[in-house]
Amino acid sequence: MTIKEAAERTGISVDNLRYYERIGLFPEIPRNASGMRDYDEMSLHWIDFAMRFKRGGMALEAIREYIQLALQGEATKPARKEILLDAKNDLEKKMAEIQESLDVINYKLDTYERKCEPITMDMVNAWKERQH
Amino acid sequence: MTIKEAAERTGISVDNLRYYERIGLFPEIPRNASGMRDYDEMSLHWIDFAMRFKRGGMALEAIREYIQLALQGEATKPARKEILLDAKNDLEKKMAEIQESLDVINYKLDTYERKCEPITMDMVNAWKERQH
DNA sequence: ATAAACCCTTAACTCAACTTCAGGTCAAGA
DNA sequence: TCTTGACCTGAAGTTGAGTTAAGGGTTTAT
Repeated sequence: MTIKEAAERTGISVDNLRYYERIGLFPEIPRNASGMRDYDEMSLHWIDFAMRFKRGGMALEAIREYIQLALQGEATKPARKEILLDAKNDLEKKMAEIQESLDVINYKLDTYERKCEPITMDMVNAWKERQH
Repeated sequence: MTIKEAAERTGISVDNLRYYERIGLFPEIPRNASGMRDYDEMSLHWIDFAMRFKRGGMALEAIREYIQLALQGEATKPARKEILLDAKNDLEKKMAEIQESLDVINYKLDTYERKCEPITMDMVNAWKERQH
């Protein structure tokens, strides 16, 4: 499969596929006789795997580290588990933060319906006043 | 309250407080006679408000826009509501993605317990082989 | 056999969000 | 009064994550 087809299947741009590979976000893709990338299902599997973490907001460096460890085999399992536990922690924290933001937004949208400001204009005016 | 105290209370660095103010993420902070920032409760309120959105992953530019609109009063309500609805949408999408990542992580952690690899070593070896 | 459409690499550029720096002002204690 | 430490501004530098450009091979349809 050409890089263009892989781009279509994954929804990642051709340039980004090359970029991610270069920084080690997934293993080097097989090449054909004339040096062009030839993606197979295994390639797509790795890409999907890495992208799942990326979409969760994990830093590319952490993903790279995990993948490189996975390629080194069994011995790196404890290290990988560590990375996953850290990631889980981050994601749970992020989840809670997003929920908090959503709560604020919903509260505000609700008060908009009621035609009264969550930060009331008199608060704003008081503040403007103070700035004289 | 000095900028240092404000930094301690908000958990934002002194430099970042100045930076955020400069880009309009919250209104200009009151100054004392000799031109130094003098934070009050209202200042902290705005900071907290902006940071809630930031933690949810909203772009600083969007937060800036919202705050500037809020300072312009009633007439900007529809525009602000629009921003909030967009933000809500983003956050809900992000929430779903994070949940997906968490599912994958939990699955992997679970298979680690069972001492079997989610991406099995024979898969990896097959791939390495192919790279000859 | 040549143009069009792909592919390759290396390196430079961009953008958001910080962070550091240089060069100065101000305030409180010894 | 002199020093030390916190504050100020404006500008330059850094980092992470791409994106674009330059210069060159390859494949395919005409």
